[in-house]
Amino acid sequence: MSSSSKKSPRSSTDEDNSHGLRRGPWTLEEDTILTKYISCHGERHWNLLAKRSGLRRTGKSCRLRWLNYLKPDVKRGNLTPQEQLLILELHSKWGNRWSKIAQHLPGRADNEIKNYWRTRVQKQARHLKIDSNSAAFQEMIRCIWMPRLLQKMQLSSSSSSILSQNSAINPPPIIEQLSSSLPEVSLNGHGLRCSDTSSEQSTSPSITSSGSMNFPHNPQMFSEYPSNPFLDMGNNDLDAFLKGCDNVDNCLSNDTGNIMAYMEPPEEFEEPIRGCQVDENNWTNGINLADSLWNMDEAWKFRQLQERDA
DNA sequence: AAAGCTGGCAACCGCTGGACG
DNA sequence: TCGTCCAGCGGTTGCCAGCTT
Repeated sequence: MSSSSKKSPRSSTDEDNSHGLRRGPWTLEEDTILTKYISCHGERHWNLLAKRSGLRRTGKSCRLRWLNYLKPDVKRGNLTPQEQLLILELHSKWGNRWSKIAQHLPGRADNEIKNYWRTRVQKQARHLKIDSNSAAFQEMIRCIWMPRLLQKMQLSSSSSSILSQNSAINPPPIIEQLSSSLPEVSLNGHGLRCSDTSSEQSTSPSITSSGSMNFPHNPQMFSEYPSNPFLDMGNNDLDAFLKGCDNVDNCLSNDTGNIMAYMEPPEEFEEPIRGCQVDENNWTNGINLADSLWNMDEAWKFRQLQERDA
């Protein structure tokens, strides 16, 4: 494995002359040396490793390169919806404890998770002009982003089931537990609903006969969250909220980069799930898939309601 | 086609806490 | 108890590819 094909994050001279240490991107040769050394001696005593291996790197640098890139079980590529959901949930519990969060995502390095949070999640917060650590943003994640990820998981699982009877995706237990803990979300003639009613006793998401998706709520897991603004809303408010929120294809960015509006508001909301059943290519429609899971129009409206209620 | 801008992410930096003499 | 060393963690940097103007 060679060093990153696009990186040269530090000064391209790569040489710390005062100590003869190299910096910057790793070369294929260095990677090979490090990998061989660790396969013989194990991954510990990083400073010793750095000296004895002949690598002109610090022990820290060796450790980081191994853990984030060279280790055999390191996963590359985009985070799956399941992984994103897990990150959102665990971050809401533990905050920026990246290594702790990473322990629950096998093959993912803390650095990768941290980068995901900073580049994807915090970006949305910036667009909304809201503090990513605020309770309001946490609630938006819980009521919009997480249900949407679950939707995506559900849809991809069901479509897989259709495509291949033997390949239905079964989410890991922790995801099933998480899905059962999210607020009930239903998509129907009134748009998206996110409520804390806990009458549903089933433990996994379901699609109702009317096409709504329900994510049964486990009040214990989210007891630390503030009350949901939807609880006290009338139907008219709900009507105004998130019309067509499930149709992420129609999002448009405005001049400031915010995704502001729908090109063509869905003409009918009675079959909202249908709007989600676009194929993978069409779903993205030029918008990063991960980002499209966060519909900025929804978020803006959600934000407005939060501010109104405040 | 070129310049400018932005996002993604690998790698570095500084700090903290545990182990050990 | 104190000092030193080291591993690990979270924050930050800065390059590059791709996108926009």
